Amino acid sequence: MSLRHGLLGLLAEGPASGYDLTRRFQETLGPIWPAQHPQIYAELGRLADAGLIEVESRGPRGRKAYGITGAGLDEVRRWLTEGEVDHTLRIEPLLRSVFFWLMAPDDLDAHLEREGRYFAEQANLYREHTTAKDRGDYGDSPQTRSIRIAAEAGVRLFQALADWAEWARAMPPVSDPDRTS
Amino acid sequence: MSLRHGLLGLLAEGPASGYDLTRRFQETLGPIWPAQHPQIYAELGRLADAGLIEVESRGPRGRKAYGITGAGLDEVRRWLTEGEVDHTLRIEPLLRSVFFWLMAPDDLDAHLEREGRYFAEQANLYREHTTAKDRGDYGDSPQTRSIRIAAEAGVRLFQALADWAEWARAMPPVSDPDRTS
DNA sequence: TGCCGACGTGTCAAGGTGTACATGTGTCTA
DNA sequence: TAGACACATGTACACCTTGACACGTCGGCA
Repeated sequence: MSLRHGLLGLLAEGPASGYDLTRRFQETLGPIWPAQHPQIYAELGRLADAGLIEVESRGPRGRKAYGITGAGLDEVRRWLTEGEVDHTLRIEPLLRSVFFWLMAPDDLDAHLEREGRYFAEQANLYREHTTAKDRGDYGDSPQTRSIRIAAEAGVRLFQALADWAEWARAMPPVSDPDRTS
Repeated sequence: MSLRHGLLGLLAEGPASGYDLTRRFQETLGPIWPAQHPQIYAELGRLADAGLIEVESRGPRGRKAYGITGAGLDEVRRWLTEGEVDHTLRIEPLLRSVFFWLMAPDDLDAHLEREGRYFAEQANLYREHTTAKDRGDYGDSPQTRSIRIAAEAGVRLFQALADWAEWARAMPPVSDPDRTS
């Protein structure tokens, strides 16, 4: 389960509330690992029970601040270096591609055009991140390099998908008897 | 839920048993969408209740042959053309990259080296598929083009990840005070 | 003051997913 | 013919994920 370690990783940057974590999880990790707040609150409870995090204070609006413990830090680090990596590429558009042969040629072309455009947009979005000053949030913090690397992955993967969609559109039917229409 | 449509898509190629579907799901769809047999048998039951597939016969070893119905075919096609695409890139290695800053430089380098090698291997594996005669299974069937397109995605994505890992290894620490050691 | 709306935390039910276990069938071979 | 083994289907349970609902807090404004 990656949610547990994702939360620990975010908390390694500093204390945060469940609400903060939900927003940050959705903003920065959302495109990679979706998580809604019920799941996050539940997991925070379990992490606290396990002693990996602790409630540091109860702020202004009933707001709880969670902080990572020494054991928690050890656990993220252990996961990062020793934890087995799940190499599954869970990408729905890829799953669909296996069944493209079921689509009418025109529908498929329209689909690939739409998808290609979306992927290209996303690639550009992450490209901006890599050149941006909006890294100013972190300045020269240790995270800067990680963020740069993660953004680079976004650029490369989305660009690869955009190119793929274009390539697929251009690829001629292997042997299509309907060509004569 | 993609499992439902994945099964319908596979059954659109022709009748198959739960066992067949499990093997085919794991072999061809496994790297994209993992599914174990209990999940598949359960889903087949639900699909049959919904009238999207039907039990065609009971063969040699208690073997059931499921076949797709007209309604089932309609449903896959509807999903492919109208169904909303989930663009989440659920890729664990990417999630990890956000937390690379928590790793010791040497551990990170070793990790990226290992990952890069794995990704490159996978890319080559799919590359073989794209040039291969082992498409002989399908010959000139309508699926040939889909399979080619899906394999191409495998090549491009894994190559992008391999390049990314190499790039990340080469990327210098942004500003690392420990450099003087 | 009274109400609205954003902030913030939580529960619950339903459904998806994964692991372990249980059962039966046919083939091959010692 | 007994046992081992691959084939084939299924159940049970735990856990993850999602969507809907509920409730308390604070600030602003009519």
